[in-house]
Amino acid sequence: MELLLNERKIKILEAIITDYIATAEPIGSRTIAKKYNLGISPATIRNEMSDLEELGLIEQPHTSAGRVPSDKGYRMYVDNMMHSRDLTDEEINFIKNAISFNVGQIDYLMQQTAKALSMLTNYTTIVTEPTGSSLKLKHIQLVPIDSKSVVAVMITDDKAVKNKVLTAETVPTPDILNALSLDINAVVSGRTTDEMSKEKISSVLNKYPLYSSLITDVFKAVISLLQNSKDVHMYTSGMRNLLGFPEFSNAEKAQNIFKALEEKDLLITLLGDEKNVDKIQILIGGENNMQELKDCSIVRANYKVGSSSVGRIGIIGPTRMNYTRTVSVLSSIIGKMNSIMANITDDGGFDE
Amino acid sequence: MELLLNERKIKILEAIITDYIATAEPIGSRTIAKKYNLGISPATIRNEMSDLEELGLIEQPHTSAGRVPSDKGYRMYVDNMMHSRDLTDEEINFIKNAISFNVGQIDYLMQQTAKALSMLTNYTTIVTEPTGSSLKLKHIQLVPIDSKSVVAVMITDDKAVKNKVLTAETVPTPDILNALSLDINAVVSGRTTDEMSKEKISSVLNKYPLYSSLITDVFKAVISLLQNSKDVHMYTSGMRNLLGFPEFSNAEKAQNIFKALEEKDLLITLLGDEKNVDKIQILIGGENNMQELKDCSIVRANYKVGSSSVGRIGIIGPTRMNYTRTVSVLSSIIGKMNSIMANITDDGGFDE
DNA sequence: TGTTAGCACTCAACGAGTACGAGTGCTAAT
DNA sequence: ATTAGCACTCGTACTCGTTGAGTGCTAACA
Repeated sequence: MELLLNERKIKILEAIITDYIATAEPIGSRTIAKKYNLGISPATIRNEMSDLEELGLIEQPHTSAGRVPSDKGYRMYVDNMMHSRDLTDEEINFIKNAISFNVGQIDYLMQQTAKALSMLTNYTTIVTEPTGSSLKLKHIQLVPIDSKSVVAVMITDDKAVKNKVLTAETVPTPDILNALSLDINAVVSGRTTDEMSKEKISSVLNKYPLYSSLITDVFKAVISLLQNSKDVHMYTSGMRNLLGFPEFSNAEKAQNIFKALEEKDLLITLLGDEKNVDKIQILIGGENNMQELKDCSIVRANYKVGSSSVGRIGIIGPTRMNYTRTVSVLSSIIGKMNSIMANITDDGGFDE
Repeated sequence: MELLLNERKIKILEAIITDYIATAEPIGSRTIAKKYNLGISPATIRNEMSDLEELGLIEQPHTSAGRVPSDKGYRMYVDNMMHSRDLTDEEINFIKNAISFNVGQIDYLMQQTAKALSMLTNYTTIVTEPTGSSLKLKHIQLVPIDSKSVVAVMITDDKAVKNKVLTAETVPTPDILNALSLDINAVVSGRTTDEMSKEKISSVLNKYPLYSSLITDVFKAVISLLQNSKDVHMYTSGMRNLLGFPEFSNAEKAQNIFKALEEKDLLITLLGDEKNVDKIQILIGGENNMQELKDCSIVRANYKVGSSSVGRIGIIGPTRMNYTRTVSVLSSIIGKMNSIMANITDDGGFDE
């Protein structure tokens, strides 16, 4: 693809994209000649622009308007022309302060990450908890609530703490509940769902015939926690930022986007499910196949927890988003998260 | 106040408010005469409207436009002229289906309540967890996470389950942790913070001199959970609905409101702190003293949990909101919640 | 005395007409 | 190959008259 573009075309395309990202206004040949001194006249630029348009890299909203980058143009820019930029010390400190304290509370950490990202980029951000079929349970404890219900407190090996309230016809006494917790722990802790032995599960069920329905529910809760990415928690921040962009200032358009962003399933799809942790992915405009979000781009990446489970981070902005900066910020924050998560899982603790 | 208005003025004011709620357009004397057959001519209506304007109950956006209700006008309407309306069976069923299942998970219940309310009213809704200084702890259990941290699982007497991760220099063994949990339970469970004896707290601390810092943290967590309404969880829904109203279709205005609604402290203030459970309160326009929300009204109420702790529900819409319907829906949902909550706390369970 | 018809007046909204200017593509000169 | 020049396009902004919904006032009426 790049072979088709000579040095000059590249410079012109870059100028158009840079300018459009900054101003959201179509840009014409004269303006390019004035603002970016490429040493050529508007007429020459016009000829080149005509070629760029033929290649589908830029578009004209209407005759006698300037040119605007197309999705394909952004794609070219992102793939071949974007140069990364380091964050300032100030920004790095901002990130550190925002997400480095109180990391014991993993939900809080994620909320803070989402917030920091949206503040730094001025776009909308989504952060999900880690999931993955190789996620392991570290510890489970049943705690009585009342005569009809108990809560299963589950701690995964990335040290997220989860509750699931279970109802039972009769709830075991606290002592039995403790013993039961220990027996269940012996079966599930330190294992992925695949590694949990069916026989051991049955033997626990047989040991407590009175409470088999409760115990079944407990195992179900464990499996659903470890496997079911549908009810993964998500933390979003900075929705309102989108309202600040002229492309979404039309209330109806904005409403449609907001509606889409309220649908959890859609967001999960949007964040993707590739396990390749290290790469930042960019979806430009229509590349996400959601009609409502066709004027949005998504910059997304995974962060790593433990050996293999991953959480996802996504940044949603207008197609005309500042990719360079967004990628820099995201990559910096991913680095920070990975190191925090590595520290969290370092410690052996009490698992059997 | 009502004495100042004769029957006819009341009818006219009512017509203006009803119409404006429906159309968001200023309404003139001719239109009133045509649409609401009050048996009088536009000229007469004009005279009456002139009086209503003098009383500050309606306003003219500009000469030669129709009239629009003022905040004072809405206040008059809400206080004296609103007649309640029963929900349809369909709506009642909708509420029942939305919030009656899976009530074991109290956070889910609240999320569903917020969602149901925003769907029924088409406004933005906020629901907070119950708080109150007389909230009691039902049960607490410490669960090990790793060699440096434990999680305190706390169950309040409204059966909300809360986690707080605590770090410690050395974490007790599981056995000691269990014993410790029992001792702490003996001090805190079934009591408000005021009722917890300082001597008993000290005696627990003395019994486990090795873990005094951890235990201190546990008590701190308990007190903060029961008392600190600042970090109460809130569930909002239907933010985007506001974008549908012409008064907020201006993106900048909408952004300001969204910004305000992202501030938790402000929302807490907005929901108020009166303990009077039974009454639905209405704040019209500028009556909430927040500049950003001067074009919004808030309909709010408390729901009751157990004997005295309360949660709050608020509905935020344009000043031109449908008060009648909003009040009906809210009062119906409050009724439903109160009965659910009453059932939840009915059961004695395992507290000591 | 309260009600209403009539009338002059106001003013936002709308549409037609016009000027402007940013932008284009094409052609011919360099 | 580059560029100056030029005719052309078309959205934007502006003016200006028209329209119509609305008002307040006055005088007539029941």
